[in-house]
Amino acid sequence: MSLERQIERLNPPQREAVTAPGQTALVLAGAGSGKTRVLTHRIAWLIEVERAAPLEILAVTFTNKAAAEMRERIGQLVPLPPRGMWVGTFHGIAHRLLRAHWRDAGLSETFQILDSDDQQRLIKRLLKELGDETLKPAQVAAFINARKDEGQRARHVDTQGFADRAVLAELYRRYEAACERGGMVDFGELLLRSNELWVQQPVLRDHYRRRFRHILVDEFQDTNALQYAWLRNLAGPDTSLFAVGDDDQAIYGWRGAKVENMREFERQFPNVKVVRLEQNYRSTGTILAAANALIAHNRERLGKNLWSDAGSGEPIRLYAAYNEQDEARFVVEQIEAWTAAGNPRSEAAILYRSNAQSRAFEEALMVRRIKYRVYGGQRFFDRAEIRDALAYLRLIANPADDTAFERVINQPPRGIGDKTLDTLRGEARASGLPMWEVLTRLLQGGGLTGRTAAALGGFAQLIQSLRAACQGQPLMDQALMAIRDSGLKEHHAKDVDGRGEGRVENLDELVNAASLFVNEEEDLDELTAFLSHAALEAGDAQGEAGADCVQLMTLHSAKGLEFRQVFLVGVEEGLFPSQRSIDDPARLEEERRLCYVGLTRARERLCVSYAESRRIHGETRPAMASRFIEEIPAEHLTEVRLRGTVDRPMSTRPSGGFERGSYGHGGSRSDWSPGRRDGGRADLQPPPRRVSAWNDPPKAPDSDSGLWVGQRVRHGKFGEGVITDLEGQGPRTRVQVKFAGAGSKWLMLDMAGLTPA
DNA sequence: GAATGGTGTAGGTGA
DNA sequence: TACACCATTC
Repeated sequence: MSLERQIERLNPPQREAVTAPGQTALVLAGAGSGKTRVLTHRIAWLIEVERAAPLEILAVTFTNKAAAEMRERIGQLVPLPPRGMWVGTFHGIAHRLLRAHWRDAGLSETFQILDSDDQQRLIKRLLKELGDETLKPAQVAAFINARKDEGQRARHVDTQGFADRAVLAELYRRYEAACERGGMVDFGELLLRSNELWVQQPVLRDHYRRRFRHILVDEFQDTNALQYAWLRNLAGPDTSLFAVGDDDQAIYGWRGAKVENMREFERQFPNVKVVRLEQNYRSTGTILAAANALIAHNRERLGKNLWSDAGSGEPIRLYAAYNEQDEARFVVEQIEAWTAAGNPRSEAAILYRSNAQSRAFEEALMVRRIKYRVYGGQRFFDRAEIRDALAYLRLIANPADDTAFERVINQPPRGIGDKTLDTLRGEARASGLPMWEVLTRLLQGGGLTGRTAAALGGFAQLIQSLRAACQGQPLMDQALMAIRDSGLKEHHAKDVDGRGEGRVENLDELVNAASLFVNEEEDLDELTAFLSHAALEAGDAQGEAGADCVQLMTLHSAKGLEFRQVFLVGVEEGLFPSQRSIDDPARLEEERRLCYVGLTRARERLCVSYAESRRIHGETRPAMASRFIEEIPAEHLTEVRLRGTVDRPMSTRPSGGFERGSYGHGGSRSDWSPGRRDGGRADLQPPPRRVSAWNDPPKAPDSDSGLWVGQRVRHGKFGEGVITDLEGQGPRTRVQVKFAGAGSKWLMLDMAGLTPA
């Protein structure tokens, strides 16, 4: 279809935004109002109608996922792949700039990206050096990151009047120095440094100003002060800036995002064209009405009201659960009914406030053998063994990388302990040299005693020969050699804690990922490009085949997604809104926006639930329905009672609160819980996403043993568990059992003496 | 120097 | 509950 026809199919405000002439536009795009559609059509329109060259266009998003989706959808709109266009995340684009202009930015050519884990390790070392015992690395990291998000360096930190600020500022200074010395750049630094590039190198800035005549920004409400400054510096008087966002969906204030940027934008750029997209194409009228009513309780809004010409649909169901197990049981029963009616599992989503809540649902789904997928949590490149392997590669690429050096010098254990390391650190600090350099000098100087000298010599030898062997080799071979020669693989293959097997598989998967890696940055050597890729895209790659799974995720990660049926669970005071937000009006409003995001994810069916008693950190506590439930008009809600009781519209309830009956509940089962999500092995296939151990179709009961997958069993030594796999026949039958406290084990059925629990 | 047991603590998330 | 961290023992 021609672009003209495509544009005709847009609604009037969408069309107005897409074809807006002039310099700047701000699109207030409500949930489900076709935000990405507008962005991608705008780009196509710039290319085809305004005759913009693709290389004049820069489109910025926050997540890799959003960037990938945008690329894909642009590809569907324009006939030729738009070469030279920059579409990426703020960090990805800043990284690209710094690689291209490393010298101007004052970096070394081989600089490496320091992720948050590396960052905390480094800070921990600095705290030790400083002898501080009160601050936690995470606190310090948060401080440093917050300063960088505001565009401040250590020398800018105002220490007046704050006693602990002086310490924090000193740590920031030392942190800066350590990063400088090791050629390391953290996430905030990518942006900060590229912004300084604009300020300090006007010639360079003007070059990019001339080049990027069109800048488009997605999720503008989530920009922080630094990102906003970066944009303002890059946008010259002739740049057209097209920002899309929704202040009602601003949920990252705690991370430095400033919704105010949306209001500022109107003031700071002259003649901003403001377009409101208020027609919702996603949800039923009832769901929208509920969401509108909820968000109307916020005072700080630009103002916008979603409407839809779809029918009102069914009422929102409200379930008051006895406890979190009952809540999970209820949700899983609803999902069973949903799938039994022929609907796909993947169109049902369970959304919660915090990751810990996934557990009860995972257990209930596992028992009923329903396939599910948990988003979030640890990703591929975040796993310890993967990070170890990458650290070897980093050390090969950049000998000055002290963070990598510290990570692998004794991993796998090779007899180099804290004392030896302290010596190396001390020397490094005194001389200002990287630890690798200190090590080689120390070895040459011969001032080391027997055992330590041997261990250190062995390590130095290993890195040197790896560096030589990797020279000019394909990436896959480099990864292979690093994993093999370092002894990492062998180390994990010993499998001391039952999780070694999975780690070896992960390492193999890393080799696989290396073999599949395509280096798209032509000016970058393959290894550096791969390491940057690993840091910037922690493994949530696109392309996962997508088995039909129930979707479990936090409300934060649900932003931008939609599902036909949504379960918004754990809607309780103290949990949602979270305890730590209740006393602060601004934070409470952010929680409410998060709830708004949750409600507006649902297309057809929405179910809200809370528990009257919940176990948190091993302690059972009473709970109350969230104020957010009361803020949804009663006429949109129907309270669902337990099986055998009659559903009653909420409008007939006595005004005021909700009835809190202690109606019986499905007998609360034993307190058994399976190991956390990492226990299984079926979740390790492709790096991108983790899939539960239940992705295989459930196996039929084993006729010989009378045991089946999913059965709860008891073992004399390991306690209670659930069978996750069966293999073999008769006396040779082996069963895999996931124990509550002992991880997952394969057992010979004959020997194990399992009894049904 | 490495392995093991006891204690304290706990948000959401992206790059 | 579950994990990280520290202290203790081998």
